[in-house]
Amino acid sequence: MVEKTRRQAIEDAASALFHAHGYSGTSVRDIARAVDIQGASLYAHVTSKQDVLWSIVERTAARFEAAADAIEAADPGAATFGRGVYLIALVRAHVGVVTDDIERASVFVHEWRALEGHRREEIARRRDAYEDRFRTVIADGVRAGAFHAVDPVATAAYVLTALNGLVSWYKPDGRLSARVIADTYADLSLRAAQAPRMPA
Amino acid sequence: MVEKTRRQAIEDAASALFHAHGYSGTSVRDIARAVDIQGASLYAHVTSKQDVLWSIVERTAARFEAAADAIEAADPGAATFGRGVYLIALVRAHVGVVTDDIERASVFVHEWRALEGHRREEIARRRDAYEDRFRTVIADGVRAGAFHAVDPVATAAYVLTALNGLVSWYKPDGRLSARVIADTYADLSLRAAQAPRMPA
DNA sequence: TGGCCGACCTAGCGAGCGTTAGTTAGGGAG
DNA sequence: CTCCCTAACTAACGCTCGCTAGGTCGGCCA
Repeated sequence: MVEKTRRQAIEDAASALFHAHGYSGTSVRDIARAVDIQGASLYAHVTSKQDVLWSIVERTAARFEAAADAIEAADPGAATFGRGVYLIALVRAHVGVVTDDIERASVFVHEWRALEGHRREEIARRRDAYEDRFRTVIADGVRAGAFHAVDPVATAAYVLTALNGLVSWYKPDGRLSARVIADTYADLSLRAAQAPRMPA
Repeated sequence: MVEKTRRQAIEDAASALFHAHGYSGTSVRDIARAVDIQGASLYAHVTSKQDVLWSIVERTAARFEAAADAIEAADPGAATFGRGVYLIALVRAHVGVVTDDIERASVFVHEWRALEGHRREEIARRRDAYEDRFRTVIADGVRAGAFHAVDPVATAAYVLTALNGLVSWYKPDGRLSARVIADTYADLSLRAAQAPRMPA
């Protein structure tokens, strides 16, 4: 299956363009040019520009959710047992999804606001639920004494925005591999949350 | 001086709109409507839409730079002496500029890419120089043994993107005050960078 | 009092926007 | 061979874009 459907090629091109210029900075003719057809011909494959954005954002949201779900599936005890382990797994999962396809991840992170109506609300809700996984593991860790007693909401926001910040600097062929970044980011996130081993 | 020049009102309105909808998602007529004049009348106060963006971005860049400069000015020893202290000061300065005017900070963080030509290049250069302050203090701390020996470039990116992430969730009248956030973020950043006091 | 000037207006330019309509070329199935 | 489907095309619609031109009006200064 080296074949790629036209629809897939269009979403690939749109992801790259939305990543580079934003949703409203990209015209349907720009997307069409990237796949070498006329602007109007796009509509044989796609029902609207909004629809292309929705496809990209929704599928990427699902990938983030699936990656996080897989952690609990792999080790049902981790969520309630070792908070450090669970937080590390969440961070690695998130970094993995981002580095696996930055363009789509970038569109998910920055362009979901361009969605209209109930679709925007749905993504807002799902983003909040996803962020809540971070808030919960941190709050649990604080309660158990494993994590430093800072505000779990602020801590989760700090960590998650740091991870999302990857979309603005990660380059697949850069000096730092996805693997190294995952290691480093997991380390930094855990250290930020963790209680000191010895009181100062 | 309760008076506000029309030009200032226009930049305020543009900042709010660029923050909410992005540069290319905002029309000059949108900006004009926000200050209750006709779209064309804007051009009595402004030479172009690009120019408004430039004013906002440039002035905000200068505020970030000035806040960081003020640290060294206040305590010339800090930069080379206590790395932890200096990193904390950098973080607090950055958070202060962001919380002081999120709308402009948000435009600076996200919309500078919409600048064209040499202005875009200038901001790219100045952003890199600013980020280098973080890289340097972290690298110095690692060399001195005060900080954990993770990659200083990745660590600086992690911390700085976390701080910039504030623009996507901070609300001036929210539960967490600017003061509390500055405390928390300084704490998290230092902890992320610092060497453990006792080997595990 | 007269002239100027800044702030605003209406009108409109040329370009580009997202999208629709109608058409055509080519290939597979009956 | 014919029929029809798919994937393109060209043309164009109505609208908005950033921006310019030219005019009106009121307040300040000589």
